[in-house]
Amino acid sequence: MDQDVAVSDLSKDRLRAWLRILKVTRMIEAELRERMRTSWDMTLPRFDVMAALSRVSEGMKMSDLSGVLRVSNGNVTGIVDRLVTDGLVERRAVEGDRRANRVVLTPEGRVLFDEMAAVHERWVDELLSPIGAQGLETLRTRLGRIIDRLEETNG
Amino acid sequence: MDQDVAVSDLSKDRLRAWLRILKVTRMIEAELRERMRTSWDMTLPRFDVMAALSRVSEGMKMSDLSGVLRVSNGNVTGIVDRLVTDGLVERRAVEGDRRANRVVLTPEGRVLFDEMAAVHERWVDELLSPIGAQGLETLRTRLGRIIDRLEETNG
DNA sequence: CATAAACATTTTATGCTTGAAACAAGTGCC
DNA sequence: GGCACTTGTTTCAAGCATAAAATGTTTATG
Repeated sequence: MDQDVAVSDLSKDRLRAWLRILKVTRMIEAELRERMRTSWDMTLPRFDVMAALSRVSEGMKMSDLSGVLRVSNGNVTGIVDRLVTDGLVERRAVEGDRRANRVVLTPEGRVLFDEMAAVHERWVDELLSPIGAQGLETLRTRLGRIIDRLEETNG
Repeated sequence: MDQDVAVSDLSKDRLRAWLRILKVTRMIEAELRERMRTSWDMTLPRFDVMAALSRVSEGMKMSDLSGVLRVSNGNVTGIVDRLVTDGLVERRAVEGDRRANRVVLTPEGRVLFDEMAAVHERWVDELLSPIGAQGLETLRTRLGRIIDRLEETNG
């Protein structure tokens, strides 16, 4: 009976922990979205795409982008379309495969991204400032274990 | 100079921690959304509204809902509209204030929610199972500090 | 009382997101 | 070489999300 109660409590604790993770994520995302919007008329999804592209000079295929960002293919199409309209990104043909294209940052996109990324890092530093070096370490390993489990289960 | 490097590293560590929080949240949400969809043709936003309503038998005003769930007023309007269409929720007049309505679970909504909530709790327990009692505790306090900070800053 | 301010909600425009279907182009294999 | 299969991307319909404006209603205040 003690055993049952303990198990049940743990399950409730996990639910509470999940709700808290969700709350933190939503609050920080809301704050970052608002700052991005007022500072550069930028959205988080567009910033995320630019961040992914910024790490590879040769650019990425649409399918790579949706894989890295974990969003659907069709979603990436729309976001990239808008970035192209704004001149921050361009689609280049892939030699030898007429289905695919490589998406790359334009020079303007690179300049804007570098500026945004620096400020974005300071914002995150500020918003997570209640957590020190030790807290970050334990957070990282705990969350890492959940991610590992999810990735091995789902692929 | 040592000082500068240390500060800079901490900032990068916070950024990495934030990206990891984001990744965990997205992965778990994707998993829960998929299971909700296939099991009951239910969405997470609708489930969230029902969960909020389930905690108060007298129901909640639309503005209370958007406050608790931290989403915009207009958003709640649409979600509640769909729940009403499905017969899971209903709008009732508030005596003495013709502006407001109280949104309440219907009996059907209550039955369905109780069923979903029990399974949902087991799913979360499973998905967070890599974290034990002690991990939950430290996670709770660390994230709690961030939330407190954000709430005192923004209101 | 009139009327300005605050409140509760909906509407509108725009963008993000998904899942499924469509389409086109490459790959393997008999 | 033809035919199934896989891969890369887009399109579509539906729903979620925001910010801002609009609509009604209540409250405060001079």
